Amino acid sequence: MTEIPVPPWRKTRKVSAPRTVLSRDLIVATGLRVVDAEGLEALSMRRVAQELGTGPASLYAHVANKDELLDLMYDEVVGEIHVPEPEPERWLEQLREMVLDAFRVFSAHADIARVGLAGIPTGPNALRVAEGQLAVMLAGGVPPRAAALMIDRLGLYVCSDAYEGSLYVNRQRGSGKDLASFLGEFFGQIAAFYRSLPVDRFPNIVAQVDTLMAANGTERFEFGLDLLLRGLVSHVQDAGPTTKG
Amino acid sequence: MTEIPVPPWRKTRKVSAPRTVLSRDLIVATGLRVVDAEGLEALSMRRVAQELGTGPASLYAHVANKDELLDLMYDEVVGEIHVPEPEPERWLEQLREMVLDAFRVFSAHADIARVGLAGIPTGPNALRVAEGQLAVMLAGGVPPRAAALMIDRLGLYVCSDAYEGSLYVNRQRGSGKDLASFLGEFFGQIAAFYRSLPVDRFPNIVAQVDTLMAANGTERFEFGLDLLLRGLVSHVQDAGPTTKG
DNA sequence: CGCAATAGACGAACGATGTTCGTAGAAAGT
DNA sequence: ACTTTCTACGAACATCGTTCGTCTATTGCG
Repeated sequence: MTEIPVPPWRKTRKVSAPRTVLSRDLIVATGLRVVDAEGLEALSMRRVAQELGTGPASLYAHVANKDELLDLMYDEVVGEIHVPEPEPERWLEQLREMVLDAFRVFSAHADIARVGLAGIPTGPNALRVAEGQLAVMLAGGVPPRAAALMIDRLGLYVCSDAYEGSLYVNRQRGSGKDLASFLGEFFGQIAAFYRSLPVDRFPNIVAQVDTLMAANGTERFEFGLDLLLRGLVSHVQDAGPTTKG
Repeated sequence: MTEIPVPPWRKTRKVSAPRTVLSRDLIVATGLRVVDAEGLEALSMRRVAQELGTGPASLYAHVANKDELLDLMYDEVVGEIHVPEPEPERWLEQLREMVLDAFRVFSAHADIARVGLAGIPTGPNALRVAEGQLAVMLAGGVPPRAAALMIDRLGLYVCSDAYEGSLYVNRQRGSGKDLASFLGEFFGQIAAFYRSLPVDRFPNIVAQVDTLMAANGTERFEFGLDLLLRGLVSHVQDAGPTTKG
């Protein structure tokens, strides 16, 4: 049987471009690159596929859907959070350092924190962080029930504040200004709005405008964190004083 | 000039149905009805329009875009939060009651709380609540800076927890089960997952599974709220003891 | 080495979304 | 009575997540 030659108009699909080698990790890394550069709103399956030089359907061989991709990206980011070896006498400082590190990591990766708000953490890195926080608190003598609840509250606090902070970054993006001057202008408008309110109905807001607008993002975060930690310390004291001065 | 009769196939658009009377308030109320019944994901401009018996374009005469509609809906819900007259000697209880009432209101209205996470509150009702909280705290002797920061933190806390809680309601919706048995089954699966983790890497999580899963939504919220309030009280004491015992 | 089975890549398409445009008709001002 | 302004609305556009069917490159097997 003589071989039938391929008709010239029926070429092989693409002879020059070699098959792209996709993988879960590559897709996750590409998604993170897009989010870091352009924010969560810019992340679409099509955008990731385009970044990899392919179509959106190709991604579904490695990732079930967009939500799974987001979960994977989230856990990848959580992997950057540092978890220390427990030192019982430094438990409060250690806990504070972990939370601040988590806040730093989330703030660095735009608005990935929103994903953490949307589900119970079951990824390997999320478990690692939870285990670390639990270990530090239990070693420090925090009652188990308080420690368990605290993990939950701290995670919620970090994610929600990081998410709120990312919203300002999103507004600044594409406004042409740098973050500092954008925030200055933005909060200036808010302050002017508050000042323009009717004094009879909102006397305290108008009187406290400068106080309300004084603190920046980090100060606000640390204020709330210290409230939570002071409260936690009082739980430790309730459970029975330790040998510490 | 004799009047040209209208050809029978070219009828007036709709002779029977009188012009629908749309309004901002009606659109907002309809949107809230949809969100309360089916969740935030079900809310689309088309869905609201359909509910009103018209097309999506009609809404844009009264509402700039979907975000503005969501803001209006959010402030409408915030309007249900009760704001008391300040009684200085009861300031802490009053603040606690306001926050719990806000949590109750947000929990009753599915996941509208997510909107509150996404922006600085400038609606009239949000201002009313903020003014009320500020008044109660300042009357109670809370230092202005702490009071100003506290408003911010409390709002973030209430919205983020209510939002997290709404996620469970969303998963339950359409699962056919009632909320109690759905949550029982869901958390049972999570607990089983935690229990199945390798003990050498996650000793504390495995050991504390029952503790981690013990508290329900309200207990978790009140635990975190009490942490924040205890911390705030310590700020009042720092600023100088008042005449209270 | 040659052939069949399988897994991955991909074009095209579906339904749904937010939003805009142009038009038609009612209401209001003069 | 005429003109102007406002609003309701059908149609359309671009974009989204996802699925289907197909085609190809690789791998396992004899």
